[in-house]
Amino acid sequence: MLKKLIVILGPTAVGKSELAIKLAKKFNGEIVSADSRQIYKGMDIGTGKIAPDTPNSLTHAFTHQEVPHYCIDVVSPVKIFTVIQYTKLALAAIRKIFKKRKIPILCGGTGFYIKAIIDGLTIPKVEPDWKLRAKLEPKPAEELFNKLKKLDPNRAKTIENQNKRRLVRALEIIIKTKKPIPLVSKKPFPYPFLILGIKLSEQETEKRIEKRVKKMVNLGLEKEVANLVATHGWVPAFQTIGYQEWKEYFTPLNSKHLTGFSGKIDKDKVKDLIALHTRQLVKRQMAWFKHDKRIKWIKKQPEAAKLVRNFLKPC
RNA sequence: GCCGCGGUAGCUCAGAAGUAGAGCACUUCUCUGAAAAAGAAGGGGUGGCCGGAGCGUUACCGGCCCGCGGCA
Repeated sequence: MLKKLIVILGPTAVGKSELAIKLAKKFNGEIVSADSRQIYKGMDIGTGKIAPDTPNSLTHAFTHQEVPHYCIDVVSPVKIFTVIQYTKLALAAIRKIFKKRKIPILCGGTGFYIKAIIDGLTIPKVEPDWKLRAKLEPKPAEELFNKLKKLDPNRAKTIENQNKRRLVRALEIIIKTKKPIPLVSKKPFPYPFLILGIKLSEQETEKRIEKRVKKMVNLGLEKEVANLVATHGWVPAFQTIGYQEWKEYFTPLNSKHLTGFSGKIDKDKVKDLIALHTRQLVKRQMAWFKHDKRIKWIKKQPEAAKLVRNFLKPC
């Protein structure tokens, strides 16, 4: 039995999911999502999530158009989800699909997650220590940077001295292990994989973004956000495009919850912001993918099918 | 028509008599337990137009044009 992995990546709003489903049906595959936002339960409209035929929280999988999907709807938005957790879930799903003698299709736009799977990043096993982070966070970046320079000079060289998020993580590792961060090492995915990237022209992307935003709002994004924030408050997971933009729109009841409309910005402004941020995201995603020479860029689905057929051919 | 306020970067606006800044946008880049996150670097302005005073002005004075508010 041949074990091969198909990867479909590309920026937001280019139609990755559709392609993945088509290929899954055609080549007997199952889909593993690689999307850092669709991980969260309840964040449906704003993340462009597909609708499940039948949810199944036990296996962390659901089916859509009868194709099983994994790594969607796995945690509550109050939780912070990390690459490591993702890697565990995704690899488990891939193993399971192999066992069923099917083809796993890794599909999403989160480059970091995809990289973690196919290049097998070996990330230092130091769990986030939120207490420690809360202690370090308020300090000025200079102080954190100088501290890191003393404790782990090599790591300090690789982090921009204003990037507190990374400085804090680096400090967390050195403080808890007392050892410098090991050099970058990888354990690549052990079976052959084909990476397909979907890329559209700028105008095409622009059109799709506008359509996407309009559709989301029509589907009731405002209500989704209002409900989520009413039950969870403005948790970090809502620092997501499609969600964060509503913060100004609503009047906060207290620091966490909202009650009504602020009148500061209107719905059109919110839509504009979502579209703008989506455009920026697309650029960032493309910047991430750009340098990976293994990606086979395609525009139309037939091209993909052809490439996949070739790839799956036993040699 | 009169009175007032304003016209400075793509947008919103600071500022000072000695040839200009900020935020956002834009371009490029980084990425090893928050990644739709968190950061870095960079480009860009005949300062509404015309004239005058002044060593010199986008900044002062006058006229004109345009926008906003008020009064008739």
